[in-house]
Amino acid sequence: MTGCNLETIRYYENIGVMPEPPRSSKNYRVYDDSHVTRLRFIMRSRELGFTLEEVRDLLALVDGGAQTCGEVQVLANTHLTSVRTKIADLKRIEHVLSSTVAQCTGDDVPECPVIDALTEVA
Amino acid sequence: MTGCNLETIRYYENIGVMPEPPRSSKNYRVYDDSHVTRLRFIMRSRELGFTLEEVRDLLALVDGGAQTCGEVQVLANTHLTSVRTKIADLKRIEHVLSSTVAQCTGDDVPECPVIDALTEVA
DNA sequence: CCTTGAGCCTGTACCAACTACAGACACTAG
DNA sequence: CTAGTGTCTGTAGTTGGTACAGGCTCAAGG
Repeated sequence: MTGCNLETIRYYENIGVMPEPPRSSKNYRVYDDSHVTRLRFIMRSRELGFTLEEVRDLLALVDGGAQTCGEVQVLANTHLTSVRTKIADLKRIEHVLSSTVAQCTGDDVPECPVIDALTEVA
Repeated sequence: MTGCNLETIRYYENIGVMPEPPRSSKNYRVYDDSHVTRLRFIMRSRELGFTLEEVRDLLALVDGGAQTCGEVQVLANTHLTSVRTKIADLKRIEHVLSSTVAQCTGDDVPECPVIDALTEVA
């Protein structure tokens, strides 16, 4: 249906981002469209890297029914900033790693620029 | 000395990437240069995003004293690939987020492109 | 000499965001 | 009727640490 692991949904119920659904006579969870919609919202948020705490904030706004574009924009911009920071961090790492690995001979010798870089006293 | 939290060093000892150092008469840990060197190696590896499991592998090679540039290069390249994958993932996220947020009016209105994107049925 | 504050010691619990069981019941196909 | 799969509950494990609690030790100041 949503491709979401059932145990993950249960987890979302536990932490309160998904409501507890009604149960069948045999105690099985019975979901309706509103659950599916909400779960998709959470999944899409997670795909975009929002933490569950941020998702909780977004949902609180939407649940209130009185969210404003301005409020949502603030949350999204905060998240966007953290994403950009992560990209910058990873790019630095990528640069160091790739330029170091490029100096490797790849041979059967103990001398290795990668080890040197990691051992570096500086 | 290394700027590393003492509790982190203890954690490294527990998981076996740092050796248990000798103790003083009062049971205090006594570190020497070899510990400092090893800790710096771990810290630099972590800064470059290697997991502790990967650090363990690197250290196993170095500890054997018989590491070859080729072996190290394989580990480094594997890690480099995962770094590049993460960058690509985050760039996609950054693109979606920034182009969506750019459509926000930021006003006191409930309509919001970010919410629309998260609710999207497609 | 005594106190006070800091440092270290051990062990355990906590964080995110799930995943992976164990043990019990339910349901479906052959 | 039985085998295999699904769900149910609750708990423990994952990664890379951080944050105590409760106890010792040590150095400085009065």
